[in-house]
Amino acid sequence: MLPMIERLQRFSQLDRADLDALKRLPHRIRETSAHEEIIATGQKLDRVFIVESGWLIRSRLLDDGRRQILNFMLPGDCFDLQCLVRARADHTVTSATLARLRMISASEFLDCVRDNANLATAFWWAAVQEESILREQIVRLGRRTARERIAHMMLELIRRRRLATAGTANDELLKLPVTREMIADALGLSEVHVSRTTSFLRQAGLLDVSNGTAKVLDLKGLMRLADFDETYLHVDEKFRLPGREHAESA
Amino acid sequence: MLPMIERLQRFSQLDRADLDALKRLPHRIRETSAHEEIIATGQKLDRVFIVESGWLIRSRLLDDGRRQILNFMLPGDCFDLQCLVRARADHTVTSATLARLRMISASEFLDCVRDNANLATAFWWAAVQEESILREQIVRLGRRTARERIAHMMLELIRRRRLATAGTANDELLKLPVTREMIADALGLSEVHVSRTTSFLRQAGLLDVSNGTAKVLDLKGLMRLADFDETYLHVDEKFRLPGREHAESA
DNA sequence: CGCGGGTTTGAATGAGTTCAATCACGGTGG
DNA sequence: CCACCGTGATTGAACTCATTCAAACCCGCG
Repeated sequence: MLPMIERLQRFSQLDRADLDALKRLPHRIRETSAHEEIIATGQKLDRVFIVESGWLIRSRLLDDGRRQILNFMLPGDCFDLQCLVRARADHTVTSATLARLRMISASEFLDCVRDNANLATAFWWAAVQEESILREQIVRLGRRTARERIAHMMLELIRRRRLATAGTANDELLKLPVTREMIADALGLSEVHVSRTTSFLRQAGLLDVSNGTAKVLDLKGLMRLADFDETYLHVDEKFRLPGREHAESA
Repeated sequence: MLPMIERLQRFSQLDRADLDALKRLPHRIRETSAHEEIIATGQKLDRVFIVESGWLIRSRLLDDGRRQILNFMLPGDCFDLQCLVRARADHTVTSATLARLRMISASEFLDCVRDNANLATAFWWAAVQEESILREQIVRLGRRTARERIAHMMLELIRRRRLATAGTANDELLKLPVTREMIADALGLSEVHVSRTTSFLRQAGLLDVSNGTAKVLDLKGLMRLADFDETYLHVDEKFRLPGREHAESA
């Protein structure tokens, strides 16, 4: 629960009562081992998940075995707000590591945010950010080279982690509990080429991805290579619901 | 307005009163010519847009001129519900053609859906579908070949149009008011390769993209090539808000 | 008739894939 | 303590899909 609260608080004004309401929400905890299926394609969604620890991956499988990882879900992330209209899952969610998940029933979650505008705003923000991350993933895949993709994704992951850890984490070093194959499936590359590209980045003195970690060697250089611009993460924005007054301009 | 209503009604139970509430919402109409910028990067979002006619594109521009089109917005689509938390745009929206847009202020829109669960559900559904389309775009870019990408996107566009036209449109023929360059920027390809690939598809007797239209020559073959599975469009689902009863299974 | 936007074609190049072999590392069992 | 195994990472060589650059083409329009 803590990483989620950390994250939400950074963007919305949540007071003691809001946090209590959130913590008191009836829920169940699920502890998974690595590589467990959490949500299967076609399944009807009826609960919200909050990642308390561990990494999850959201992916789509093509019939001939090709796989595309849509995004990684880190501690503090929540999904799927789609359950609020009882949609069916069109993709799979799997644990990448041991993970601890908090599950809240859709109806109880809905009742809660209906009564609490601050929480509603906070979760809406989380959804806005998640969608934004998907869009950036599109840009990465469509218009960036392998080097840029890897550099860009690592910077995103580091930045996202910071949001959920109150800035206590070391921004130079990211625990990266995923195989080359997962990186490849996330970035639309082959395992082999991920290997070649990471070793290029290491030799270039920019980034060292090895032993389950990513170590930033040259932040400026890496950001330049990746053309990294974090505005899509909406980190500097304070969200609020619109007031009654009208918009300022056409 | 009509395409939007057509689309919403297909997925949610909207009665006369709901439709009236929607139609009566204060709004302004904007008529654009082709290639106008509707929303600029960094702009604060304070209104919901509904496409009444014409096509729009949502895109991100990299600093060296590369462009990625995130998706196409067709008549009946609505965006950006992100305005409900006053987020800033992290991308650009441009008209691809003459277009007619209905704009509703965020606060009035919010008041309306707060009071009307049916409309709230309907728009939530639209958001779920839009996000799903983004995810499919990720799969296309990450794990499909050029041929598959083009075939897949055309099938999606045809299917989406059907949702907004009460099935009166001809599913074999799609008006495609976009240049090769836009197709290329949407699919992460070069203009040249789009040209080569469409001419391959034409010679293969599958799909004829020319003169601003896409004509399906062999639907089955095209769907096989594209590995097209429309469940991600959620067309067969009836959405509703969750009741108070609990979920059926763990 | 010539101009311009968009499209197509050709040839050379390049980024990334594929397949297969090798390596590194951490068990596990003898 | 070491041989054996399995998983994941790396390397090399051949290949392929897509890009780049440049030229030609098409067609509607002034």
